[in-house]
Amino acid sequence: MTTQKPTAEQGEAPARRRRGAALDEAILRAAAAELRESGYAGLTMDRVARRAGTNKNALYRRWPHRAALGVAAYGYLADASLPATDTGALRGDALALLRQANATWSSPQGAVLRELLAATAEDPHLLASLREQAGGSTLNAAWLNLLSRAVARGEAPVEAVHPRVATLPMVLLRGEYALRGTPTVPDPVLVEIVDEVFLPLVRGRAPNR
Amino acid sequence: MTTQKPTAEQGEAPARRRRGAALDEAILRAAAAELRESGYAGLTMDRVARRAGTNKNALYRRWPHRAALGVAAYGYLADASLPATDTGALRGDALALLRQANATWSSPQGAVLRELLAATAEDPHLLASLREQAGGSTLNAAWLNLLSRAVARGEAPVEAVHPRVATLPMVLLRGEYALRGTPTVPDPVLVEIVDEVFLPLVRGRAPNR
DNA sequence: ATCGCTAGGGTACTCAACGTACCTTATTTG
DNA sequence: CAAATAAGGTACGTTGAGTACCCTAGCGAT
Repeated sequence: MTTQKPTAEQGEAPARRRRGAALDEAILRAAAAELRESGYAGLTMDRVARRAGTNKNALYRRWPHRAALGVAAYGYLADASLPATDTGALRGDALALLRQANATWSSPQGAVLRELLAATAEDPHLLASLREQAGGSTLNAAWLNLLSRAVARGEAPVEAVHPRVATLPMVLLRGEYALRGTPTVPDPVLVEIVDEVFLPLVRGRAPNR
Repeated sequence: MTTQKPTAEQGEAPARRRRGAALDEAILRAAAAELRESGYAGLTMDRVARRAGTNKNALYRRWPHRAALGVAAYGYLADASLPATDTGALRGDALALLRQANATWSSPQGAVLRELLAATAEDPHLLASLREQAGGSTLNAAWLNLLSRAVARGEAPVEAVHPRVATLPMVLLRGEYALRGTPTVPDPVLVEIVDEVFLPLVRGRAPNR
C-alpha cells in the first residue's frame, strides 16, 4: 500500500467519481475560489485541479488554456447584479449608476476583472465573452434607459439618447482606473464626471437652445 | 578548446569590454529591438542579454525585473513626436490631434505600449514612468492649448478650458481600443467622437446661451 | 448481465523564463 | 601598481503551462 489516496485537499471529496456537469461545477467552484482568494495570478492549473480534487487533464479537456478557464470562473463568480435605480432626476440616476459601477470595480472582484481584461486582451473572442459576463450590454441598456426617462421628463433633448452619450460616464470612469494605478476612484471625481461632462454634454446636444 | 567565444550574435561585438553608459546603451538598444520585432512577449532577459552580447547579470544590476527593463526600452524606442497642429479651427485641430494619436496607438509601437500598460498595471511607479514616456503631460498640454486657441478665436467659451474636457477625446479613443480587441479605430469613429461628443460638450459648457 | 467505449485519475515530463549565486577576469581609480 | 568595482560565464532553483500515457470507473448498448 504505497499509494496514499489524497481524498481531496479542500472540501471536494471524490468518494465517487464525478463526471460531466458535476465535475464542471466542482472545477469552476474551485477556480472561482482561487480567483477570490488570490486573483488571477493564483489561478494556476495545478492548484485548481488539486483543489477540485481532480487533475489537469480534466481542465484541459474542457478549456483550451488558463485564460479561458479564468474567464469561465469569473462568470461563475460574478452574478451581474444591477439594482434598477430611479431617483426621479437625471443627475441622481447617473450618479447612482456611476457609484454602483465604481463600487463593483473597486471591489476585489473588480481587481480580478481588470487582471482578466489584461490577460485576454489578445484574444478577441475571450475578451467579448468576459465583457458580456461583466455587465456589458446590460449596463449599456441601463444608461440608455436612464436617458430615455430623462427625455420623457423633459429634462433632456431627444438628441441626447445616443450610444456615445450613454457610454460616456463609464468610459470616463474606466479612464480614471487606467490613470491611477490604485483602485478606488474618490466620489468627488464621480460628481465631477456627471456635473462637468455628462450633464453639460446632454445639454450641449440640444438643437440650438 | 571546447569553449567557443560567442563574439556577439547580432552586431554588438564586445571586442573590448564595455562599461557603464556604453553598456547601458547596448542593452537598451537590444531590448528596444526585441520590442520592435516581437513585442513585450519577446523581451526575455536571456534574449536581450545574448543580443547585447552580455549576460543577465548586467541587466539585473541595472533594472530590478523584466517590466522595468521593458519600460526603459520603450522609452528608448519611442521618441514622443508631437508635430504641433494648427488648422485654424477647433474641429480641425481636434481631428488632427486625434488622428495622430490613433496612428501612434494602432502602430506596432502602440501594441507594445498596450502590452506594457497591462504588464505594469500593478506597479504604480512604473506605470507613471511609462505614461510619461508615452506622451503623458505633453499630450495633455497640447489639448489644453488647442482649447485655449479656440477660446481666443471666439469659438468656445472660457469654461471649456478644463482638464476633463481636454482629456476627453483621448479617453474616448482609449475606450475604443479597450472595447474592440483589434487595433485600428476607423476614422469615422474619430469624427463621431469629435462631432457627437467633444464639440457638443464644448458648446454645452457655455454659461446659459 | 456483460462488454466496450468514454471520460476521469495519476503521474511524469518537456519547455520556457524569471531570478540568483558564485566565481573568474578585465578596467578603472586611488 | 594595487585594490575596488563592474563585466562575463555558467549553472542552478523554481514555477507553471501544456502534453503524453497508461490505468480504471462507470454508463449504455447489445
